[in-house]
Amino acid sequence: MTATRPPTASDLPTQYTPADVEARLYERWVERGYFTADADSDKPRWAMVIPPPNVTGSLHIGHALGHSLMDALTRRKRMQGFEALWLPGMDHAGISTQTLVERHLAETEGKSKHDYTREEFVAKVWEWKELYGGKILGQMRRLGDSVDWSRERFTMDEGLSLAVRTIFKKLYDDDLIYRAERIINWCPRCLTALSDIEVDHTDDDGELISIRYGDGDESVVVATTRAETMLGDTAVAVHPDDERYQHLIGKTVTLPLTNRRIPIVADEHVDPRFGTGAVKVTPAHDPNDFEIGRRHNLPNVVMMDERANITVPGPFEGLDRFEARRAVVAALREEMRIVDEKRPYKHSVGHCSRCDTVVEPRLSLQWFVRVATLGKAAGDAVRDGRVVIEPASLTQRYFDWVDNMHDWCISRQLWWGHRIPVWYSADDDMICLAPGEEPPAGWTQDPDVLDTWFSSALFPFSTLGWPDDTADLKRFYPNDVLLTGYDILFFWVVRMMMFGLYAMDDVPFRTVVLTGLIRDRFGRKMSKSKGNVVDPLGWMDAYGADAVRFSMTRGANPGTDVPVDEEWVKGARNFNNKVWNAARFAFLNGATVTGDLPRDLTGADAWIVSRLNKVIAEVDDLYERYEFAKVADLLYHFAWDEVCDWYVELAKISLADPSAPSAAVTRRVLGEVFDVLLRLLHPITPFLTETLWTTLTGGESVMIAPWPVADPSRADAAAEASVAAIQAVVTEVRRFRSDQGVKPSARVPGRLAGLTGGSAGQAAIRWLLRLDEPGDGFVPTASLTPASGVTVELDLSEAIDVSAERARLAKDLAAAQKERDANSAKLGNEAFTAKAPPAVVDKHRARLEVAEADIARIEAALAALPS
RNA sequence: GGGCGAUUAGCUCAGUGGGAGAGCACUACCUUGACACGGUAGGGGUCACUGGUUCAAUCCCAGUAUCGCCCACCA
Repeated sequence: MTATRPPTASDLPTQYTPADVEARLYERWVERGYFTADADSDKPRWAMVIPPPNVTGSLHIGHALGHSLMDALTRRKRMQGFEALWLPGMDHAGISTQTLVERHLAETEGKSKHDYTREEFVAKVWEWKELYGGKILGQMRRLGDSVDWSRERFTMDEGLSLAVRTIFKKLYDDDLIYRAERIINWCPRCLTALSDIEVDHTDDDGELISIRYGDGDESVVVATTRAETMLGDTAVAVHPDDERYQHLIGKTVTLPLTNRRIPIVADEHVDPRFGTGAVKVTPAHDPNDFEIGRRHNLPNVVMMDERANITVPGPFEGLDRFEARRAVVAALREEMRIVDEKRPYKHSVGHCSRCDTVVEPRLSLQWFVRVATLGKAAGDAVRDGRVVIEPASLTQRYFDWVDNMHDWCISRQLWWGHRIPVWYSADDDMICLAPGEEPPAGWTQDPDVLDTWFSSALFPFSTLGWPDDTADLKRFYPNDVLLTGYDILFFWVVRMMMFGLYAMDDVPFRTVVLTGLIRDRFGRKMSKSKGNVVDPLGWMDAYGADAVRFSMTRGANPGTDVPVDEEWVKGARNFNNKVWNAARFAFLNGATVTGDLPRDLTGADAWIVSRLNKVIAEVDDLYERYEFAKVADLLYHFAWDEVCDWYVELAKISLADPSAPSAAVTRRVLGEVFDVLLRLLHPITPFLTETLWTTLTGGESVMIAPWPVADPSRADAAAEASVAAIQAVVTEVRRFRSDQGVKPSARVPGRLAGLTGGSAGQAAIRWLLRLDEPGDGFVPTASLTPASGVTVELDLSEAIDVSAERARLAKDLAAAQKERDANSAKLGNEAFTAKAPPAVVDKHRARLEVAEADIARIEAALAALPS
């Protein structure tokens, strides 16, 4: 930035062009260190971490929502005098990054990962990450995120990797991590295990095939949606009390298509009312069957490989699971074993949340986190109020989940990620090593890596230096707020709670603010297949970052989904431009921020200052409740409806003679209004407000200006009433002019009578209505009573449209009569006057009086109309 | 199967035990001295349905219908 010079009118064209200022302002903020939190300052601290975006990701509309809100919180806290830290970072995103790089290598080099050693491949991913990763960081700068770049972290960097290994070792030593053979969700395309929440269930069309096992009296019919798994059956189960099958329990039947005989076992799990009451048991490929198998010591027959191709020797060997399903059914049909076929048969099918492939339950040796005690602690922290979830309506969902968690499968059969710090001997002895410890010679490390969410679960403290006891950790842990979409409550928030409480013995954050998900303008989910996905970067290009931020904020009601549409961004752009031009007006008219704001304000000046201080208080209240949409809406209407539509117009009167003392007061009030308004808006629209505020005040930056504090002593009920009276008269006469087709610009001679509020009020009304003083030839052709006791006579120099005016007055009269009747009926009801609170009764009395006065006024006006 | 939430103007959504609101869209007029990304005025809703509580219900309660979301090992 070059030396400052006095700004001139040419600095403020009539349209705000975001592209001219955004990048420059952002770099200036960074250079001046405004975003950097000082761990040693005396200020109270406030801290929050970013939900780390995928290193390969780019900014989508969901980020735009979350980041807009997080930045608003951070900027406000900073202005309030907190040492505010918003810590940025990125996630290595195991599966998705590895998949991306594999595809990239296939396209550019025609190679698969198996053409490389593991070390070579991981090096390729790092290379790729350095070259193409982190695109989103630049996009965050465009949005204006005031994150502390000096503290940026990556889940695979040295420090965070150390944290991962440290906590793994600690959990392992505490017997909270274990290795076991369990049924897990397997993705045959990603070729890795998945945790339960990485599986999405949908009701798909399938088939339900009923198959007869055994023959004659000693036969039993079972039903299945996955017929091919019968090749892995090791039993049939029936309920122990089921009378139909008593004679079979303990016996064996021949498994069709094989020569195996399998037992019929009795197990409580079987529901005798479902289907035939007999269940085929495939312990190696179904979680329930696995449990049945354990209870009855059944063998596990694995009948598929990792790609879900059949491994059982025979005619089906090598077929994939879906081909095998058809082939098995055909073969069974051939042997007359099919009793029934229901097709289509809707049933719940699990899909890989990453690639949508149907997951295969599969017996597999994996690592797990034992969650019982960790989940209990995570639930208790919310139950006893140490952590508050906003909106509260989502806490029940949190409890339902943490109180019923299954152990978390954390091992992934990938190469990109934190390698499990466990080594095995040739005899399969196992040792978990702390960071820095060397494995015994000849031992080999577990090939698997950890679930991506394992490392992001540490984010609130690993990013601050844990396991070292750093100054940052002492200063900024626990965080104050964690803001994210409710869709990752279980993936991330719960796990941060578990690990934060476990590693730090304290909650990771005090408040969890959950936002809704982005929807399109019809409230539909966004998806590529629907073609309704929007690009926030394109919107930023077209309308500016502030417009995107404002429209996100304005839609963000707590916990509810946020519909977005380009039209609404355009509306936010229009609002920004409105603020721009209003501030431009203030600037061009010499608004000033120096010197004390006078205490003895009158008229419009007193009114707007009164309103301004109420708005400050309301904005604060709404921020404390994370009511982002209402903050935006309140500022929108205050700025537009009150400041622009009325105060600016009224200010023109006193500014008409710049040398008058009242003009000096108004210039000071204008300066005050825009100084405060721009500071209030800054957390939402930082670029616009920075440009205007520095121009208007000559200050260094609105970012470091103090957050406004409401001054209740500025409340002025009389001034508010007086302006309301002016508004009522002006609106009513404008209505008449509009109905009569009098052009807004036309000056009309008029005579006013019955007004209170002194000459200033009269002058305001004359100015706003463009009424000239009545001259010598004044002939009133229209007489209005816009308020009780107030008359406005106009000389339109021609006859008015009487029928139009009569129709109009008739309509107003009907409304007033309806109001009178409703209130008089109410007041005539003794039950009402006896039981309703006196204040309510008084209110209705007052309304009745107003209605009666209106009726009299309108009837008089009707009578006065020429016939 | 369990749980939660929603139903208010054409669309998207706020809202409250005592006068139905916003944005956009719509109509008319207006190149008015900050702004046409604007101004002024205006039209539009039996607040899903049925009962109940209450002096008073869009708001509280019960039921019905429709929609949405989350969870769940329905073979």
